Amino acid sequence: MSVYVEVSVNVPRVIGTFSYHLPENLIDRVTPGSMVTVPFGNQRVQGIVTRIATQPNVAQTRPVEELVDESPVINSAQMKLADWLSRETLAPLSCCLDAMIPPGLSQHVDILVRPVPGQPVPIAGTLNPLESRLVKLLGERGSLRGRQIQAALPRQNWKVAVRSLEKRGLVTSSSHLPPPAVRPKYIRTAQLAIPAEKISEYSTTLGHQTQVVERRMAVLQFLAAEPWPVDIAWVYAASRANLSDLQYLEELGLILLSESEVWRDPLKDYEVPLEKTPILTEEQKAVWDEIQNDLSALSDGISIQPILLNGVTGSGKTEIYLRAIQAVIQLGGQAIYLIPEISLTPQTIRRVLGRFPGRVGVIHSRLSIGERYDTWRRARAGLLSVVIGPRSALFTPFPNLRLIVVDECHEEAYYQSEAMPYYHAANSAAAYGFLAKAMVILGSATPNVTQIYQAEQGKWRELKLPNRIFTTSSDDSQMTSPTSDTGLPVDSNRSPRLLPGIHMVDMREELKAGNRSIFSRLLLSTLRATLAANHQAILFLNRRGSATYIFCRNCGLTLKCPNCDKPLTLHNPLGELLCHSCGYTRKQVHKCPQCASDQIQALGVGTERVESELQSLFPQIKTLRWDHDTTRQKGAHEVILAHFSQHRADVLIGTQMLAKGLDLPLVTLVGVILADISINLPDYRSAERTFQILTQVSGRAGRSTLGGNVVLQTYQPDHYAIQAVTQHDLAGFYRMEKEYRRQLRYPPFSHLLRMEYRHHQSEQAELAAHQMAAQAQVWLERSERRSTDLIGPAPCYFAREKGLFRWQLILRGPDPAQFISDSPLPEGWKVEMDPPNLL
DNA sequence: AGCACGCCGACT
DNA sequence: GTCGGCGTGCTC
Repeated sequence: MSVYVEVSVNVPRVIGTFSYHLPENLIDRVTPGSMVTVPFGNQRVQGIVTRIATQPNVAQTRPVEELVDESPVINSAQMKLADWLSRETLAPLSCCLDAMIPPGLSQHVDILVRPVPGQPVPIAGTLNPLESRLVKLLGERGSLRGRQIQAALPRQNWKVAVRSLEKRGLVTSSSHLPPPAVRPKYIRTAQLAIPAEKISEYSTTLGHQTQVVERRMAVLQFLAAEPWPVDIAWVYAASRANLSDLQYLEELGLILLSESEVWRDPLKDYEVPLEKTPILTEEQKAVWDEIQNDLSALSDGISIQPILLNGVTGSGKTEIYLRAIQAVIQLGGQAIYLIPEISLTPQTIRRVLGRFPGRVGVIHSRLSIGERYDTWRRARAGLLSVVIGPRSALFTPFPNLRLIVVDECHEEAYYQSEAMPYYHAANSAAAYGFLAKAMVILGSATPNVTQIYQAEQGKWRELKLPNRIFTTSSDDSQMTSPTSDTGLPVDSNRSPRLLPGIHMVDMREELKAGNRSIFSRLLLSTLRATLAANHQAILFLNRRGSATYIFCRNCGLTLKCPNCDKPLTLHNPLGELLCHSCGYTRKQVHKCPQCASDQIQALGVGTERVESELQSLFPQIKTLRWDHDTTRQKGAHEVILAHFSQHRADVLIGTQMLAKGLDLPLVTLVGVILADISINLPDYRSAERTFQILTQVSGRAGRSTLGGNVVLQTYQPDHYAIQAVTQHDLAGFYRMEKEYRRQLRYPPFSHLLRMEYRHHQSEQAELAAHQMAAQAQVWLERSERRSTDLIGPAPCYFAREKGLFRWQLILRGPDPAQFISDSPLPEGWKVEMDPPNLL
């Protein structure tokens, strides 16, 4: 009797599973989650076994060819998650499974093109230019895979050329499945095979030359001192012997050579002092009690709700996470700790590592595929207890996952918008917790409106930490900082447990008063006082859409990038213009290309402008810029941060990154240069994003006994988001924002299905968008559901990206996915459910 | 993703 | 009459 399996093949756009039968030798080795290779059409492809079946779906089945990994690469909880993701994001199951497999292990089919040797050079003119280039390329480099040809001949229809050349007998092509690009790493080891005291008996029989004998004897002596398998590199170093010496000794039966697997561990060079568990505040204790109750309910098999830990900056959320992790480790479980990639600094890693030494794995974008693969395998084997990493760490294959922490759960970085599946890691974590019977803690000082709504609806449970923890240098185990011991006097006017006071400045009034500077009088005087007290300041610039652009005062022309249509920004005073989207640069212009006026100049505010104005006002101070330009190199974040936290600069000027969880005790002033820039972006979440980023950046001020102030400059002082920030009024903001969403039927009161089309010709993109809109119109009318409406088609706000024109349309309603969920995704379209922005 | 099948326009 | 464009559908 045959055993059948259902296989999800790793081919994008192929949906559904396929039946195969297992050959005799695989029957006991293949289980659900196994990675196999199978024949598919006339190619070999990778696939994941979704289930074992006694009956196939079709009359004729082909055999599974090979088992790629003896252990399943997807466990049963992950299988459920993949299934959920597939339904939720409308992505094929194979894409969702592929997202869970470490890069390098999963492979897609490719074409292999080989030149046929000995063919006469084709007569000139018989080949088209592309075919000639292809023949030349293959002549120079030999056989090539499709991706290599793609790289050499970008944006060319090389597949057609291959086929035509194949017909003429100049090349042959075949389907090719590359083997996994990652493998376990082995080292050779040596071990003494005789009792140590017998070594001397061989002192004369190890060779003819004294030198050789000495060398070989040194090996034996070294191994006698290390009576376990030793990396042969160590043996070489200790004895100056070589491999043939070792092989000779092995032949004599004196030593044992073998291979042993080593883990590539990116954390092995970290030196981490063990951290003690700090004492909880009353508030933390109350939260912790609740979490403990939930954990014990969970152990009793009772399912629990995701926890939304709503705590202001500095309220000690991290300690709660760490305790929860500790608790699940004690129960024999494992935890996933998600953190936005930008916050994944050595300090963060150390803090976790210090509490769970030897049990922590880390994932980040700079790991080699080998390190990632090994971290993944150690997790799968249960050799790790915690994995900390960005959104993809959600897919860590722990055998007994009990906890998922999502730090800064409001962050947009949790949404994957680059590749299918387009998923939100925070929402997915909440669902995964239910599927895997694990606790989920989502923490933030500024949860998203949709997240608070989940709690309000009773689907999530909200726990609050409304107050900051106050720490001094002698009690700083929760808010560690290298410079907290400053000896500076405590500002007795401020209660340190309070959030910083936020002072709003109406910039229109400044203009009326004749102040044309980018700094208000209040910001200047506060800055002066801060610097005089030898404290530090942060100046925050909401970069998005605000950088210095080049504007002609005569005709109104704005210089734009020829590729992306976004305003070019003034990069440095020497006059280079830069597109922040694609990197295009050109020289500064002094004459308007449209009207030839010389009234064309930089307008707006960039970090460089803030820095130079600051320098001219306070020539004696040291400033540091922290933005995309200064942090491009690896490790730049850490360098700048270390520099600033050691007080080697007085003012830090920066953009979005400043809002992340920095802890800089000497900072007593945060200046927001222009608070309202991002409010006016054409997106339904722009007020929310503005509120969040301003709250986060304000939280950087006064994290120590020194207290702190925030000066917030704005042209829209009456806007509810600005008002809420100044009053630390999350609840008030939430009420207003929720009402706005309800009235305009935006999430959480509806779902948005966004469809985007890109094309290098603007007319093509527009046409496709209109055709799709007409199709959508038909769906909507046919459904007789007036509750769903069509928004668009329209060009996206960022209308051009990498030379492609972008158009979109949005279906808004209670279940907009119903219109396309039974049919395959429209080709060439990017389809997203509830993306975090519509720009 | 590849490849077959299939239905319309421009060539021998 | 054939060659070849790419539109639709299938691969266990």
